[in-house]
Amino acid sequence: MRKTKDSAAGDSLPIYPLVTITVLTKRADFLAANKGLRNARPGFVLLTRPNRGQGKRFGITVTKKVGNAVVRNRMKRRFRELLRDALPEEGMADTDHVLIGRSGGITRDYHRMRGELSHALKAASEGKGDRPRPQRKPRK
RNA sequence: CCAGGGGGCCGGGCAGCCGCGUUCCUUCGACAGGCUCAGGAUGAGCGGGUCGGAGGUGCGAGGAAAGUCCGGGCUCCACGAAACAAGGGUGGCGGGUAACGCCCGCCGGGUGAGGCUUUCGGGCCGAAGCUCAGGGAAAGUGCCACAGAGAGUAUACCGCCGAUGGCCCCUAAAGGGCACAGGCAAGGGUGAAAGGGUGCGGCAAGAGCGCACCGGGGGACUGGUGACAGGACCCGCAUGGCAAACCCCACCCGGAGCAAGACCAAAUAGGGGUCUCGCGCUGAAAAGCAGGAGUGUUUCGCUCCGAGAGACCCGGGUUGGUUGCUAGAGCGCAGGGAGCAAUCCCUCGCCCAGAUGAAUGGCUGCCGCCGCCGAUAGGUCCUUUUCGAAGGAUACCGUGGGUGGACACAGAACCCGGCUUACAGGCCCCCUGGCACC
RNA sequence: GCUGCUGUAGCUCAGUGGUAGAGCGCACCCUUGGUAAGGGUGAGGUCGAGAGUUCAAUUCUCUCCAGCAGCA
Repeated sequence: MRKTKDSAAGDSLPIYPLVTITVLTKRADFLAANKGLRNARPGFVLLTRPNRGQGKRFGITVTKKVGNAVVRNRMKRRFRELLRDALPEEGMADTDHVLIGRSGGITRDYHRMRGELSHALKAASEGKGDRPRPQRKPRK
């Protein structure tokens, strides 16, 4: 209830440009993004999926397989920095962008990954990319 | 200076651009209240609240934040008292502490450079340091496989002897033989372990059988708060190991954990609780008796239940938010005091993360650390010397330059005290031994 | 974050202070014209790692390392 009021207030302020990029926090959103387009690059995998008017959103996933907490946190920070730089210009409106960390994402040169992210976003906006993965078997 | 050992501390620094979380301040906007004034709707002013934007300001991961192995705070649950049992834990003594399985000091054992002694097999003493889950094995039970004759009431395979008794030979006597009865436990052998050790005497052979030394047991007494140490005197020696096997002794422990707990919103299903009426037998009633349940058990007690109806409240499944949430057994290479020390007391100063798909990052420059190269001020060495210096060598010291490389282990999640484990590199202190100099 | 549990042959599991086993699987042989089934023989183990207690540890104790499950 309060939230709707807040968003209405934000709409009534045309002074500030509304490029609000929100963060995915729900597990269900991440699972849904799994059904979108996949664009794999050496340091990361980009998932993109339209979200029916939820705005420009992003999320980051780094699994325990990649390393310990220090490595995972550093990778998430670098990804956030990449997305902060790329999404306002190159991101697609009303789309969830999910980056999945791979082992190269910690040592790969930042500028090189920035270029790769641009290419991946361009490919995704043109509808290119791998088919979604088949449903995972419920291991564990 | 070198080698070995122990302890403590730090764990990159500075700067630029762009970003993140949060405290406070200023300002802007939205929302819903409040108060005052005027009033017909309504308007004006004041002050704070929530949310959002902008600007400024302060702060912003660790020594292990890790493992979750101990001990507490805090919160909820349980709780009538005492005794007891069960389960778990700790284990030399004294001190420190909120407490501990932690820390300090001391005691005892082990190791130990080395020293003393020797019958050359060995025995004894023992610095610094390191190390020890270090109560009890004549309270009891149990176990000690295999091997071995024998493994805890010791035993006798090979072996030794056969003095005494027996048999045989030779006999005047002395003597000799057999290994039958029997004696022995020195030597061999088995084993992790064989029921004190060495030597001399002794003996048929042997044996603490006797003696000397060493070891061991008991121990008046002395010292010490105590663990314990010393020890007159007595005992030939009489009882191995395992308690991280059961157990005994002394001491300690209620359970769960911030996903504890509290509140708000949303959501909905027929489980639980409270109150009223009613309620086994005797009795008019009060009460008594019987049954069942609960409080770990017992005792003394206490409480509740019965049979349904009505009313009210909460739970179950489903998710979001707020709070708990950070000023505390706090920190200080500040000063003073007590103590060998751990630590404690007084004064002064300081504020040092509060995130929640989880805040410290991205890019860059300089410096710092290590190696290599050239041989440039200065040092050092050699040669020449007109004693001003010149030339050469060197990379050990220092300065400057170029180039390459390394920068670890690791991320708070309620908070503290420890332990354990991981860790590139660097700094400081102490102890022991050796070498040099005074 | 908190709390439990489990690590033994390729797989699933026993086991106990003294030589480590079973089933399936694997290899070879027999049987068959050939295969399956059946029978026989055999290989394969740092008992998760490291310390400690003990004469002796897979077992007992401690510390690490993996993996799994539960808790709003």
